[in-house]
Amino acid sequence: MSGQADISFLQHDTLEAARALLGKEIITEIDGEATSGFITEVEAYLGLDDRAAHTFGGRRTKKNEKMFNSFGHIYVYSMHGHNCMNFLTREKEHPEGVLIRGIEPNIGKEIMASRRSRENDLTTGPGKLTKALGIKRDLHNGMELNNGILTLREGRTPAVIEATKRIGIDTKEEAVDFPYRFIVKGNPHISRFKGRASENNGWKH
DNA sequence: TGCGCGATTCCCT
DNA sequence: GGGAATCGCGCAG
Repeated sequence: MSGQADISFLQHDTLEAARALLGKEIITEIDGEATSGFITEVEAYLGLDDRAAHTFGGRRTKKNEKMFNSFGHIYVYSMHGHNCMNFLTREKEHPEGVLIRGIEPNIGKEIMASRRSRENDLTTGPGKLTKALGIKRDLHNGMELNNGILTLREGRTPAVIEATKRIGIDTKEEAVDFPYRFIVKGNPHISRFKGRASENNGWKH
């Protein structure tokens, strides 16, 4: 096992941070059970000027309160009964972050399958992967990365990164077309995957 | 206090 | 590809 990743890259540009997160390994240790996966799909949300972001225009409520924190913290919100997880970037006055939308399971697949009550499609969506990893809003919203519960490690390197429109924000006017979703091209562990997996699932080596 | 919705998921056709 | 399930929370009243 290698050590924790240096997460200072989250302090700077959010779009760059989103790309840099692809391939990193997220590890949770919850109830004494370790689970992990390599990040395959993310979306950047650029705060005050991004109509699709929960913090657009400086909007601040009980729901998004934990977005107003510095880089390296996590923001977990719930919708439709599912939990979704963001890694915060930059400093408090820029409430921006990266939504984790897909991971490729690595450690503890049987635990993830048990939490998900299914054998396949364990982590191919933002609500699925939090459930597989054991992340819950009431327990983990506002936590810091690398504090013992949620750890980020250097993982794998994408061969090709593809940028697309974000998913599920069709009512957000001009923001609909912003290319702020990034995926490991050819990796099947992403939401709405179509076609055939690439050689080595799109990773180098 | 209540109504309506969403950065979703699942199952069906 | 479409529709139902589902629930915390924002906002109107």
